[in-house]
Amino acid sequence: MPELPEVETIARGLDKGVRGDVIDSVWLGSYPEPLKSSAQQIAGTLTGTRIARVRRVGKHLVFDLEPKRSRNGRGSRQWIVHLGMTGRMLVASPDEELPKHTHAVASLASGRELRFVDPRRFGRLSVRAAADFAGPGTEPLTITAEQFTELFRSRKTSIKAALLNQKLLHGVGNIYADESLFRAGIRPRRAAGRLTRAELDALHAAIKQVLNDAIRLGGSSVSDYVNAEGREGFFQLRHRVYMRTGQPCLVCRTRIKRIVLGGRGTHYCPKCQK
DNA sequence: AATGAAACCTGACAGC
DNA sequence: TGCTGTCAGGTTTCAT
Repeated sequence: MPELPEVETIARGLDKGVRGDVIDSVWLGSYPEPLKSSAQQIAGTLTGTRIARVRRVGKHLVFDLEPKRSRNGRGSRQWIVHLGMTGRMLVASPDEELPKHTHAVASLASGRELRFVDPRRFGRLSVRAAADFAGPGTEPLTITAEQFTELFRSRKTSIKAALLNQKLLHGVGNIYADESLFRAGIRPRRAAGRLTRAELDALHAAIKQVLNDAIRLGGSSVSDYVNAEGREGFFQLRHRVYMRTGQPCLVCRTRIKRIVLGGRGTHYCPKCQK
């Protein structure tokens, strides 16, 4: 479900809501599918630790955990969460009904709960020892125009597929790839390596602008994204092409087209995007 | 090495 | 009402 702006919004909400809180106990659902580390590893690492900070790296939530005093001189640990397509990480009161497809619950010393809910089970949880989680690629919000250009040099694949490749940029998904390409005036099918420097500069700027605008509006709620407090975002109201197939382009009135690229539904304006 | 298709899951919705 | 088919914010794996 969530791309960079949604994960950023969730991370900010979680940081505000649970920073400094202590995880008293952890419950994990009976099936191991949504876990990347073993249930034992996760429960063992989380139980009794204080949450120092929650932040976003790419599309991952990173919980920085304070070292446990009982453990002899081991460094800090991290809890890494990927929400997949439909994952939610919610701060809730134990009185609230446990939603269907809840796979993990961390009970906090403050009396609240951290709940991981994920109907499609594409989400992944893991714990790790080091405090240097970097994610697979480069952050789109801080990359320079030069670095950005370098990423796509001599790539034969489409620019759309390249934007979705997390080993290059991490954090851009299907919505923001389509929206950025529209704003930059570039057709999704264009070969990444054949874009001009001017086009790449425009795309670089468009991505930053779209992501920042989306963060400001709390992300895009297309079907079921909500933030850590369970509230929807508003950027879906600003979508210009994504899921607007057949509707008039907001700039030129041409009908928005939908194709499949890299296995993903791809939306663009045939007139505005060259 | 890199590209694309299929697989992994459940749910919502359209059409019959 | 209920069946079938399609689609969905993502990533990994497997075949070319």
